Order: sequence, then C-alpha cells, then structure tokens
Amino acid sequence: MTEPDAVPDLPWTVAAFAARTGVPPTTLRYWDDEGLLPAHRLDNGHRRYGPDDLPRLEMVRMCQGLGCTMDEVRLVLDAPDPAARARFAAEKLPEVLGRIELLRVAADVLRHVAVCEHTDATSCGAWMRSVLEPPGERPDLRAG
Amino acid sequence: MTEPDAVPDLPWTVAAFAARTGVPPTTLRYWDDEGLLPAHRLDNGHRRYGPDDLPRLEMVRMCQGLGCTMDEVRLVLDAPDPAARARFAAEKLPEVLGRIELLRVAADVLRHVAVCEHTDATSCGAWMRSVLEPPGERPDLRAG
DNA sequence: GCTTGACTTCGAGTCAACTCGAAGGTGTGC
DNA sequence: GCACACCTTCGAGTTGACTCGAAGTCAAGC
Ligand SMILES: [Zn+2]
Ligand SMILES: [Zn+2]
Ligand SMILES: [Zn+2]
Ligand SMILES: [Zn+2]
Repeated sequence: MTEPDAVPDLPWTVAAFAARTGVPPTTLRYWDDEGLLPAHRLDNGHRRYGPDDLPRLEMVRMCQGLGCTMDEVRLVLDAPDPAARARFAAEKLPEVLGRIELLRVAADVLRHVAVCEHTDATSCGAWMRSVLEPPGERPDLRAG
Repeated sequence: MTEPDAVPDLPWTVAAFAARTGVPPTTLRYWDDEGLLPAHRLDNGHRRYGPDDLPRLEMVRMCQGLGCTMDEVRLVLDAPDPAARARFAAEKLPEVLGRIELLRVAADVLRHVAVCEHTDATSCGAWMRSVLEPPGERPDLRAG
C-alpha cells in the first residue's frame, strides 16, 4: 500500500488508470479536456480516477466502436434530458442493425476468400456475386 | 447519344462514373492515384471507366466498411499470390465476427437507452451491466 | 537542498482519407 | 478563332482523434 489513500474513493492517478484500462495517459487527459470522461481533481490540480469512472469509460469505448463522434458520445452520456438521449439511441439503432447485416455479408466473403484460388480477386464470381447482389439468395461461398 | 463511343467498353468519364456510383470525382482520382481503383487511360491521358470496374469499386467500398486501411484493401485486391490474400482473409475473419458480437451488445444497449428514463446515463444498471460484463475477452472495438 | 519522477498546461505535430484550388491541356459548338 | 466545359497534375488544406514536446509544478528519498 504505497497509496496514502487521502481520497479513499479516488485511488488512481492518470498513469494508474491508464494501466488499468489500457487507455493511454495522453488520451485520458484528452478525454478529460474534451469532457468525454471528466476526471476528479485534487487540490493541487492533479487528476484522479475512481471505480465510479469505469462504467463511463466503457461507455465511451463502446460508443467509439459504434463509430460515434465525440459529440455524439457526449450527447449520449450528458444529454440534459433523457428524451434527447433516447431519441438519439432510437435513431442510431437501425444504423447499427444495418452494420451488423453488412458485416455478415463481409464475413461470408472473407470465408470464401480464405479458400479461393482465383488469381484475380475480382474475377471470382463466387464472392463478387454476394457483394454485388446483397438482397436475395446467398449462394454457398465455401464452394470454389 | 452524345457519347461517340470511341472505346465501346469504356463508356464513362470520371464525372459519369462518379454520377453512376456515388463516389465523388475527386475520390475516384484519389483512388486511381493510390492504386485502389486504377482507371483506364485514353491517349490524351483522360481517365475512362467501364463496367469491368464496378466489381472492384464495390469491393473497395465493402473493405472500407470492414474498417480496412487502403493498404489492406490493396492487399486483398492485388495480392501477388492468392495465398497472401487467403491468409489475410483468414486473419480478418475472427475480427469481423468479434465486431458483429460487439455490435449486437451495442444494439441491446441502444434498445434499452431508447426507453430508459434515468437522468444519469451511467447510473442505469440495466445497460451498464451489458456493457461491463461481456462474457470473455473484449476485442478492440475501434476500426482496424 | 537537490535529484527524480510523475504530474500540470498549452501549442504544435501526426495520421488517414479525402478535398480543394491553381494552372494549364483538350475538344465540341458556333 | 474563340468560348466553354471538362479534363489533367500537383501541392496544399481539412477533419477528427489523438500524440508529442517544452516549460513548469509538486512530493518523496537521500
Ligand atoms: Zn468519477
Ligand atoms: Zn473464388
Ligand atoms: Zn477496368
Ligand atoms: Zn435504464
């Protein structure tokens, strides 16, 4: 226990929080400056993080994974009224579902490319078809 | 028929191909310069595109949707031997499957946020739980 | 007191993937 | 011939999200 735990609920410095979460210290400072993940401050101005900051950090990571901009992340996490947040989520949902569908097509393509022997990628009808004809039936890509 | 169809199989100028595909002319030139989608050239140096260029364009779009860098797209489309391409696809597949899984979690979260009435987003256990307790390890959500 | 290491701010630099602007070539209509 | 639209290249600017460097502050160990 090298920590003096002067502030019992805020055990982590920037470096410690970075080590724990995998987010670089520079990025944590940036997120604090931008209001994405506000840090607590000691009297001397040093940043401190506590367990209560972990959920928000995970939300930031997840939102990034959705391709949200930082403005959108702030909207989700700091919307003054829940209604704005709910509206945003409702608008975002179909987009996410669409992305899932596209990724499924892409996964099929990758599965075939992994075993395809065509020299020219674009000359292989097996996966060109699935890229060019998204709606409709999906032929089995694992066949040559 | 204003087209003189001097080159019957290459009917489209940059602007025409842009109009047909929705990719801006500037981007088509950029993709040509970078070797992502090489254009054919007339004797006077002008770019021309034909139907044979459509599949490759769709592949470029799809790869972008996978979050591939341009280097990776070139690797998939121009790998000197099919083996390198196949290897890349095999390595990429699990990553894509992981992304699908994460997007499914995100979709669940969005579905709840759309109806949640908590003032403080991070205080709502219902979706915090799904974010913080994913079964197994978490792949990097950021595109790549 | 002095060194060491981690912290602070702020301004500038980096990166990918475009996107724009200037200067000039090309070709069709009148 | 000349206007005009569209093409060319090349270099520079933009955007978002970091990432770094310099200059200074703070606390512990010797
Ligand atoms: Zn906190
Ligand atoms: Zn094939
Ligand atoms: Zn072609
Ligand atoms: Zn809720």
